[in-house]
Amino acid sequence: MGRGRSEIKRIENPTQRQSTFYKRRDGLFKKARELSVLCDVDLFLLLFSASGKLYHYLSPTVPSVEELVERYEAATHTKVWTDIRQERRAELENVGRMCELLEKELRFMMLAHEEQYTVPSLEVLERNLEAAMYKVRCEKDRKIGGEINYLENIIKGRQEERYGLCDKLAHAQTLNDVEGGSTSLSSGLDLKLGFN
Amino acid sequence: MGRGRSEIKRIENPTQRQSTFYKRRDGLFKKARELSVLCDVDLFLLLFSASGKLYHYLSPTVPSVEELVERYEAATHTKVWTDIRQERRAELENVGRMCELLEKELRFMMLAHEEQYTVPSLEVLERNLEAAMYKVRCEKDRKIGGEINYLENIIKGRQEERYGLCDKLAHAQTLNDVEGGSTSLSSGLDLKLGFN
DNA sequence: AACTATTTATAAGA
DNA sequence: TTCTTATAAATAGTT
Repeated sequence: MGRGRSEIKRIENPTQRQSTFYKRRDGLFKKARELSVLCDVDLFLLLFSASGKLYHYLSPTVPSVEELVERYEAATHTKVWTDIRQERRAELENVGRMCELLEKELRFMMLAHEEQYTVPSLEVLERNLEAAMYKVRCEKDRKIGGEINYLENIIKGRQEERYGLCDKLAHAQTLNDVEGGSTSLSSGLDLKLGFN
Repeated sequence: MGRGRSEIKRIENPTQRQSTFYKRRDGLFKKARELSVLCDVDLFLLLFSASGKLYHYLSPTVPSVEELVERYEAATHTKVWTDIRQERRAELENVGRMCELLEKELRFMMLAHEEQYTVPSLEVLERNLEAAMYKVRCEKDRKIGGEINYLENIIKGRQEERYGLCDKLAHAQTLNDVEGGSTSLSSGLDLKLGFN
């Protein structure tokens, strides 16, 4: 619409881009609102301008963003998140159950065998406890490992994004006849996560 | 647009509503795509038709819905995804609590029966178990308290760095001026996470 | 799904 | 930013 243009590619002129952003942003939100009202649609529109400013719209029929995003989760990558979560919960329950068993065993030994406690039985107990400890530690490490992997993935994503932006910047500066020298962007992201 | 009508209210005729839905849905997604390309915008459009069918769009510059929703969370201080990190922390605390319970039980038992067993063997047992507990607790605390916070801070840093780069890029493209040594991009990001 | 008559959105200019 | 206006796009009603 408007006079001329029809090609959809990044607008290079920042002033023009900003102006277009205002107009089209308003247009988009208006359309979103209209669609949700006219056709009984639940929608969530989330938008960050290039400068990082947030704009969003949630159709009035939806009580919360959470609820809609949950539906999105359910409709898309449920199987990743939910299952992992459930799996973890199950494992944790196992550990808990084991702890309880041990505790019971301890009580039993104390009450029933008070008089004839022998060193060998204590050794059995010790082994049991060590096994429990080992399991607990494994579980813990696994979870911490998962947590750290999760964060590492986010970092990796950011890293790539950052390289992309650096390239863009370098390109823009090169075109402007600037030779900035090799900015040492190669920050080595080496995580040495030793667990012991 | 179109012949007549301009009032925005729910279309009661189902056939007409469905037809309008198709057309406007396509229009909305087109607009969203165009805006994200033209103006360098990160956006996520999530839509459920009245019949529950999902339609969504994520601008190509965004690596994942999660990342964008995280930014939304940060900007609005609302929680959309269940916070996996907190969930995990809580779980770990549970495990820790169980360990402590066991430890107490052991201590009690040992004190109660101290005289009936050879002191050396009990001492060995106690030392072993305590050492294990100590290790578990230290490791847990250090990892949860230290490393995860550290990684989270790095992520935050990346985010800010990214915005900085966006600004620089915009600036470089706006003013075709030559700026000499803006080599401040080489933020030394060395993560040395040694756990020993 | 297609086809237009119209209404809307918006690019360019002020 | 904000407004105006010429024009491109979207789409309501229809086939």
